Amino acid sequence: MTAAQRAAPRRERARAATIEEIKQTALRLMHEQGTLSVRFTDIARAMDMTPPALYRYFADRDVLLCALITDAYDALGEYVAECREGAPVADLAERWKAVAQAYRDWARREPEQFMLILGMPLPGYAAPTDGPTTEAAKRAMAQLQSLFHEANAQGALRPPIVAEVSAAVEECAAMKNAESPATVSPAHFQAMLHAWASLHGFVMLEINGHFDWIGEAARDALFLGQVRAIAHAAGMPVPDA
Amino acid sequence: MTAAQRAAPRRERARAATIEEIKQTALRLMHEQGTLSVRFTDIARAMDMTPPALYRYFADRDVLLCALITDAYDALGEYVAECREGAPVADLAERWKAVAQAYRDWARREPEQFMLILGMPLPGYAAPTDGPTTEAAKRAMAQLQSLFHEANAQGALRPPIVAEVSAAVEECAAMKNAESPATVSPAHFQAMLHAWASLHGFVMLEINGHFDWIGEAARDALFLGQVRAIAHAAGMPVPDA
DNA sequence: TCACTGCGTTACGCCTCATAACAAACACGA
DNA sequence: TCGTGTTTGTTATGAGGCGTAACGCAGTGA
Repeated sequence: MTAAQRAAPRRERARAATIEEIKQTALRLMHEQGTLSVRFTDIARAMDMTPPALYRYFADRDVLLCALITDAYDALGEYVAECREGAPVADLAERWKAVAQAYRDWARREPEQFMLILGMPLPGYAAPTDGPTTEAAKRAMAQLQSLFHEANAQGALRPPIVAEVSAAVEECAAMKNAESPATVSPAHFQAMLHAWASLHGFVMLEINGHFDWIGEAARDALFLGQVRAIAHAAGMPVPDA
Repeated sequence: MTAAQRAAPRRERARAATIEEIKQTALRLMHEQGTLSVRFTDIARAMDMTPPALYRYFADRDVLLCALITDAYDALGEYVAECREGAPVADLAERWKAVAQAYRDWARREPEQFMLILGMPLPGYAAPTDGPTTEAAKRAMAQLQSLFHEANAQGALRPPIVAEVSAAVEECAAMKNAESPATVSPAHFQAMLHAWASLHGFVMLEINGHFDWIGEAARDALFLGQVRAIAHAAGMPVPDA
């Protein structure tokens, strides 16, 4: 054991704090500039440092982005889970609504982070097998999956509107069920993916400005309608209008 | 009238050809590199030219991107319209399926162009009022809207699953109906937006790699299921499984 | 033949990413 | 208290992209 290794405690804390400050600054700049391409130079300037200093903490920009992605999907997952728990266990319609609204609200509050994890994959990225990118998908889905599992356990799950399931999807559902305790029927697995896609599409269109012509109030109403339509189609209890 | 103005014909054709070649090269490079950030230098190299030469045709990279965006939404709109016309007028279920599949297929074939128009807005862009970005939304929607209009004219339109329409959405629908000959009821206007969002979400998740774990065959089946579920929810005739 | 216009080139300045070499601050043991 | 090695920050430097400026060259029409 070297002296350095034993020396650690204070320095490690300082280092962790700096790393955190860098990430926060990067997020702030992304937010302010409304873009995902943050300049190392700008981050350094904002922190009263020189650009090369940042390389002590992140090997290059991609590593920093990777860290931001990891953080972002954790944050999204946590927020959605938190909001889901905020609604009573018995009221599944409310739980679904809470999940959907959490997804939307988080995306609207942190559009850059949302795009970071669910937008276009970065050029040199996504190399690590089962990297954070696919993890993001899994976590987002896990939230939904447990919702369907709960509903089924409570006997509140109707069959989805589209009940036919192809062999390929069935196989896929089996694979997915094998790696999670919250098992669901193939038909509801399919419905779950439909639900996620529909929810995601609304949020994507909205945060990317394609619903800007719709006006705030109408958009909110439209979203609630979408949430209800999804619940209908998926066989979940439908939230009130 | 100057000499140059009269001289035009041949030179103008050459110029147009070069502009076209630049755009095609840019698209090809984007496609090859899987990214939206094309380097002027690379385009020039691929065309056996020097970078500054491109500035004779595009003031800067943003102008080029702007042109690409305009082209892309035209291409998407045309392809979707073409596929819609490919299905018989009477068979509205097939028409809807054709539109949805065209949207998906085009996005899969040209993911970069798709992200260009429907992905994250570019930093310095979207300035021109009613610029191509919002135009893209309008055109995509126009395709759907005429579909609903046709269905209604044929008496094949059921009420959507979610029939309640807020005053705000109703107002929005009225506004939209005023600027298009293909009028639809407020409830179906709402359903149409839900349909678009759902379709869009699936496509976005897919082309951004979040469905990579699903396997080709299952993804196709899943998509068909989604298309059917959307038709169900929107009150449109439902395609066969 | 001769101006004129448009196109493409080279030369340049500025900025960013990233590395290298160096200096200061620090922790710890003797 | 001092010396050693580590960590962290700096300045200096190189590679490469964007965009401008100034120049050469070809085609056009009088």
